[in-house]
This record gives sequence, C-alpha cells and structure tokens, in this order.
Amino acid sequence: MAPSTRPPGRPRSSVDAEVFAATLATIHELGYTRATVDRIAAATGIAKTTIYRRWPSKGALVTACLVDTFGPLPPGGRDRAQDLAAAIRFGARRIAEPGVAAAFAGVFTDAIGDPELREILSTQLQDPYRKVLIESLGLSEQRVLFFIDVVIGTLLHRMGMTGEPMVESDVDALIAMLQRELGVRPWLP
Amino acid sequence: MAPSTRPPGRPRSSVDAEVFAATLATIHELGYTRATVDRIAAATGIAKTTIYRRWPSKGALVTACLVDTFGPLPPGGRDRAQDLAAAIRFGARRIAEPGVAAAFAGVFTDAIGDPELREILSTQLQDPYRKVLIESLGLSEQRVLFFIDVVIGTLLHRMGMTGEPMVESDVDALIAMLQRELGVRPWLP
DNA sequence: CGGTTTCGCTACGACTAGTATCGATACCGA
DNA sequence: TCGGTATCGATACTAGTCGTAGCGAAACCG
Repeated sequence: MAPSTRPPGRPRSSVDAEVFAATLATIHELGYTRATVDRIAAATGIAKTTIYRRWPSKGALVTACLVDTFGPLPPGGRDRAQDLAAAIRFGARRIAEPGVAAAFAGVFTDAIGDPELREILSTQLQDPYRKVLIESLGLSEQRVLFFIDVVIGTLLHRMGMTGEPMVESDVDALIAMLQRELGVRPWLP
Repeated sequence: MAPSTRPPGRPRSSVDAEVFAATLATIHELGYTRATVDRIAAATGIAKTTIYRRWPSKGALVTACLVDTFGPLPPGGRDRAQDLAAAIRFGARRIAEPGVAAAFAGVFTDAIGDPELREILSTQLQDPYRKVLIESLGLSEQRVLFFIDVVIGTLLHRMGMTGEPMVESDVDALIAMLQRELGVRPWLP
C-alpha cells in the first residue's frame, strides 16, 4: 500500500548482483578458503567494509549468493514425472556452474559449529524448494527431504571428488532411479 | 624377506591412533575450521611440530584420519543384494560417527583449489572401495562410481543440512532404491 | 544548504597454517 | 659405557585471514 517512502540519507548502491558474480568467480578461481572477502570486494570494485555492512559474515554472503544463483524452481506442468526430471536437471545445471559446488562445500563446512549459519542455510536455501516440491510432486515432507538429499548430495559429491560436473548419462540414471523410487513413472499418468 | 632392519636413530613414537582420535573428537566439538592443529596436538598430548613431521598439511591429516576410520569394507558373501545393503549400512554407520561428516566436508572444501589434496582424497579414500565394489558387486566402474556418489553424497548432505545422521528408515529407502537401480534384487539370486 | 546515511580507506586485534631452530631424549651398535 | 643418529617438545616466527573501528568524502532529500 503506502509505497514505503524512501528512507533519508545516501541510498545503498545496488551492487548485490556484481558482488554475487564476483563471489562465485573468485571462489571458482581460488577455492572457498582463499576466496577472501578482500579479494571478492576488490573484484567487485568496492570496499570490504561495504560487504560487511550487508552480510554479517562470509558464510552468510556465500549463502545469499547461492540463494540468488539457484533462484526459483521453474513452474511444473501436469506430468509429475517430467516435473521431477526438470527439477533434477535444474539442480544439475546450477551445481555445474563455476564456483557453485565449491561455495556449497565451504558453506557446509562453516555451518558445522555455527548453528546460526546452518539455520540460514536450511531456511533460505532448502525450505523454498521443500515447500514447492511437496506441492508439485505430491509427496510427503520426509520423501521430499530424502529426494533433495539424494539429488544435491550426489551431484555435490561428484563435483567434490572429481572437480567435474556429473555427465549427462549419469544425470539420466539419477532421474530414472528417483522416478522409480518415488513411484512417479514416466509415460504413465 | 629381509625383515627391513630398523633405521638408526630415535624411533617414531606410535601415536597415530591417538592423533586420529583427537582429530575427530576436536572436529566434532569445534567444527573443521576451529579444530586447529594446535588444539589437536594439545588434545593428543604432543607437540604441533610432531604432527607436521608426519602429515604435510591439515587436509592430509584429516584425510588419513578418514581412511583410518572407514577402514576396509567387510567381506561380502555370495548374495550381491545383501552385499550392497551391507556396504551402504557400513557407510551410514561411519558417517554417523562424531566428527566424520564435518571432517569430510572440510576436506572437500580444502581439496578444491588444492589438486594435490584431491589426489590423496581420491586415491587413498575412494579407490580402495571402488576396486572392491567392482569385484564384489559385479558392476562397471561407471556404475560403481555412481553408486558411491549416491550413497556418500546423500548421507553427507543429510548430515550437513541437519547435523543429524540419516534415520534408519531413510537408509532402508536408500538401500531399496539402489538395489532396484543396480539390478541387484533382494530375495532373488 | 543542512541533515542523514552510506561510501572508500586505513588501521587494527585476534586467530590460524605452516616453518625454523635448538636443546633434550630414545634407541642402536661397538 | 659411549658415540651416532633421528625424533621429540618448546618456542618463536612469517604470512595470511576474518571481522571491526574510525574518519572524511560523497549522495540523496527537503
């Protein structure tokens, strides 16, 4: 309603997109540990303090970056089997993007022993997909969480072990396996 | 043959087991990042320099610790379905042990951008199981690597997201799913 | 033009990986 | 018993990292 009058003072420069891009690029180039906030700021062309004014920690920055990168799941159709396949391919494409898998692993590492960060991770990154998938796939919460573990875990483990994204044929196998497991058969309503 | 005469000089004190135990305990208590080599050494009751004389880096130490913790796969029988189930439960038990999942995530993070460490990880940790499973399950290398990705990735993702090991019923679902996927059906030869 | 807020910049404190050094110590063989 | 050798513990050190503090300059509004 009230179009929230602009607050007084100098407005924030809109550099979130540039920061996210620089974050993934830097992580891709140097890995999570050596992708320092200093370097990310320099790559963006802003000061490190500006980053810390927006995100409370490096882990929170990278998590926000992942949330931004993944974005909303494409809307599904009326075929649950195709929706499931589309969701898996969606995850596979995102995780194959440069820096994403390394960012994921780094946030997981930081989240252990930092319950606050784990909360952010679970709430901001996983919850949206959990809710949408319960609806669109017509599965219980337990089944959907299992589904997410299998898909994301498998794709990340492949990237972590080999440094390369999972090949197409293995993604196809992952899709077929989960279609069978979840009783969502292709070619049948 | 020649029982390799003991080298001259003061022999190394045999503290590997204690170091591994202290490593996992410290990682479990503080997380990978705050589990410093200083603290691990103090928990073991030895000097930090002694640790660096045996392992070239923190990542190598933790990898060796994981190799030690996982150990060899229990020998299989003649029933491939049961062997597959046993292998999955073996992984689930190990990953549920305190500190193991956090150690895994930390090593993955360090291994990105450190090809040397990734080589150690792949060679020392994954290769033995790969070879044994190709033999005992009678599957192609590609299928076995896919199998490992699914099992370890899924279990680690659950631990990373929730901080809790996967519940028994979900492990059962994982087993059933992979028995179907790999064409290794229970109750049938 | 004054008020308010963010910006870039520099400096700083606390902590960590990994290295260097050195006297003390443990084992072996003569 | 004693010399040779290699490890051990302890300390100090370098280089790098996260995150914070302080300050003048800049941007926007009324």
